[in-house]
Amino acid sequence: MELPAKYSPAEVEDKWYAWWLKNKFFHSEPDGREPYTVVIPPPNVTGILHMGHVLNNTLNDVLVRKARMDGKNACWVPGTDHASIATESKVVAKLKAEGISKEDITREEFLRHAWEWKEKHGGIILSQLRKLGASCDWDRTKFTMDPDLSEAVINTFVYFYKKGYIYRGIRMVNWDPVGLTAVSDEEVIHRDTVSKFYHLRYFISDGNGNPTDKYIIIATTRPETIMADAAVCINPEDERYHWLKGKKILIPLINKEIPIIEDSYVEMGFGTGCLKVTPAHDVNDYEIGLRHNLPVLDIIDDHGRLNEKAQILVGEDRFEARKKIEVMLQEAGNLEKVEDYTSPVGYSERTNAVIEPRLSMQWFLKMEDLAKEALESVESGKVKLIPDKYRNTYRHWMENVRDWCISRQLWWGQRIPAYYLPDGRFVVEATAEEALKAAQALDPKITAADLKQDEDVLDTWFSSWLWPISVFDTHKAGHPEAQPNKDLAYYYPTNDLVTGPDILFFWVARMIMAGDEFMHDVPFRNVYLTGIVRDKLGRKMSKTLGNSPDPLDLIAKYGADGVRLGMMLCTSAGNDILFDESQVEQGRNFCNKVWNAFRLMKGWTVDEKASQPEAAAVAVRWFENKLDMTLEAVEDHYSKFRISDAIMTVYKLFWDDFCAWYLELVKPAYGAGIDAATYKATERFFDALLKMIHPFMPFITEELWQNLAPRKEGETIMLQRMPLAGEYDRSVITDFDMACEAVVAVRSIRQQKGLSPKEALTLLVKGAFPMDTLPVVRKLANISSVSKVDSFEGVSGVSFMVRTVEMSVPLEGLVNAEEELAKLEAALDYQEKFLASVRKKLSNERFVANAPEQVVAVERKKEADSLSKIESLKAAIAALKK
RNA sequence: GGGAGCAUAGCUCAGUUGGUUCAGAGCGUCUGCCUUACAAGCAGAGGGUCGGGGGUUCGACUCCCUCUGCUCCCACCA
Repeated sequence: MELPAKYSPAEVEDKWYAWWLKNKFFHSEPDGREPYTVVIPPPNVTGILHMGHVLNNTLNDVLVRKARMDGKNACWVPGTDHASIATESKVVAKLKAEGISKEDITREEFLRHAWEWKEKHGGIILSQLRKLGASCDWDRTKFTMDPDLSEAVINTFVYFYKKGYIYRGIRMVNWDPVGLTAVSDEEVIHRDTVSKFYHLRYFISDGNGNPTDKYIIIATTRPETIMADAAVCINPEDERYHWLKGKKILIPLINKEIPIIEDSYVEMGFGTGCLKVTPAHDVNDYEIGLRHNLPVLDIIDDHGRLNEKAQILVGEDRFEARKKIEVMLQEAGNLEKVEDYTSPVGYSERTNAVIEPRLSMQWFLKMEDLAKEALESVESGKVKLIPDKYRNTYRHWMENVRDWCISRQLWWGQRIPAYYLPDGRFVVEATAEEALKAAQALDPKITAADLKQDEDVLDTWFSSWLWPISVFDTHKAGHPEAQPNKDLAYYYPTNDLVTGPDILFFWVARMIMAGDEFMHDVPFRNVYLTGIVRDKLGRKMSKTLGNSPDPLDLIAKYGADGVRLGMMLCTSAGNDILFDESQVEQGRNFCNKVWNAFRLMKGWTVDEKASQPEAAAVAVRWFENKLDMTLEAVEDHYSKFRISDAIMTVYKLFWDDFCAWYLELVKPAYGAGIDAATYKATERFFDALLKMIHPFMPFITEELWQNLAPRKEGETIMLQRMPLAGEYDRSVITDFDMACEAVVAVRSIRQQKGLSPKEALTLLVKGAFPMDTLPVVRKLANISSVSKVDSFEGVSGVSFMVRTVEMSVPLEGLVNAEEELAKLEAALDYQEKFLASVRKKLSNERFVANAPEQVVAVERKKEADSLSKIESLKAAIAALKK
């Protein structure tokens, strides 16, 4: 195989991905092995891959590939989410661009357009995931609106309805006037918003609907809703307003008479202490209205415009109306003053429209019992959140959860299976046929034509909460008593879920609820919550800022392996990651390093007659131990989901230990062959290293592994077992480290003295140096001879210490005695101070009495080492002074 | 308003029940090298009073209090 000096990922990556697919390596079927299951957080069906997906799916893929190499039956189920609001608004926009208005076409026509759109754009994001190397079982690809998954959603609705958990009613909901639908509490984002605080004069009525000259001042942020006022409310404790009792107040501009009511809800210290009560357009006011039996007058329509009930400004948008009514109030003498005011305003998560609290008929799911169980699942540790800090947030939400508004006034989604009889009664059944039967039980004369199905669809999350169940078994959701099918029985519960904390409640919590309800078990064991990918300035990546790189461009430029590694190097659970292209560059550079190490090794020719050089023997023995030690550390990182630590540990093992030390030590002289024993060992190490790197960089490792040795047809690194950590001898590693320190010291001396690496030097050793590692020093520091000495007296050289061993490089004529002396004296000074601090500790009786033995022993060792160093330094100084 | 979290090297972050010569890593920086795997590289070096203050302890980056600055989540004060 021809190997260029630079690795080019493009063809390699496409080649191996296609080959993996062809061989169905990602495909999983239940068998006797332990399963390892992951379901993808389904991206929006019309979505495009962004950096957040890269982070999430790379993490997922690392976990899946690792599990697969641990011998588990790994199954990663991919799929997409129909994302009702997001998709519907995209389709509406597309139709609008074509001159078609949603209002002018039928539901069926609209859905035809929507499906067309889905077919056209639906596969994009999944194909992008393939470029990233995601090892999903594509044969299992699901879509939340697949017919059978939709059926599961409907069955679930029917199940909860019959259980009494689903009810229909007129409630104050969060209305999105742009999306034209209700949204759940979780889909409302509150943001502090600068607005105005209008102080309005409401005049007292003379009893006949005419204003007197007395008035009170009411502060409001929404003057455009005054026409819907049903009362003015004061706190019963508020003495300032006792004179108002029994009086009537006139609404400005329309002179409508409304009563004064008292309710302790009103804060006396806030605003003017008078509250206008507008039950139709404010959640709190609605509650007050209920308590006081106030009429509800809804003056705002679906689009957020004033309707005819407002009497004035009819047809105006609510914000336009606000501006205009300010002028009208001013002219009418009702405007006392206007102040700037900052208050939290609710925005729609999807459309960013200001949410209009609005009364409407909606379907709700009771959450109390579901939340209780779901809380327990996390509190008991059956589901672990990583990082753990999210437990608090989770608990708080679960303890304060409100009923879930599950109906949406949209067409794209699962239509609510409620069927209305002409008299207004309704039945809930999974199919029209069953509904007809049920309806006929109520009224035998009913025909199919009489029944009208509810127009609304279900919240998207009402389908995605079934995901870990319904991707395997579409019957079980909605039928807790049913036997799970073979797949569900085998794969459920899934193992790990990787997702963002922003959907902890939308999705994660609700999946736990559905799992409890239908499986009597949690849907996953561990939830790894990623952070948000930001740019290097800490800003959220967004289209408008243009700070979000296209992952596919990055892959084209650096290779998928490079992109993956760049992401993994800087991710830690729960922390946002500040993404910078230089990290991907680092990933690419690592690929190149691996590539070149391979080139080096492949360039060697084995000399069967050659015996193993000492340095190589030391290196092999050391690396064997180092490898085992590192495997143990990496395994520990994986077990704690410290993915970036795991890859960094492997990265350093490869780059620093394997390349910088090991390969340099075993590298044969130019033109010479390598002995067979060393070559075999090197191959073995390379094999292990490739396997360790594979979960992070699947492509290049497959490419090199295939070329490392002859492979049988269909053999892949993907399915090799990850090497297991064996026993290792720590002293081998520390001895080698000392040799390395000596090498670094000599190299440093060369640098300081301007000596070429080619110029051989000699080395004097005084003290207990692990002599069997000396070949390392000789080879890598270019030392021609090493002598053990008892003293450096009479030697003109540069000395240094490795731990407690003193060493010197004789350098006749190059040594500045004064400099040397100063260096030694500084070292002595430091050492003496260090000794003093150690002795201070040791002479402290309370320390000796209270500290654990081990800690005291360490201090004694420090003392002894320090004494020995001081002795050496003093001797060296004395020798130098002679 | 309630809750959670963060502050350690120029940057991004580790530091796992308070105690290994513990103040670390990666990147960046500086110096010297095109050394026959790799300049996407090699070798070497510098860099932090662990946000400020106080306390507990024989001992604090680690525990407690407080101040400052930032972030996030939740929330119906018009």
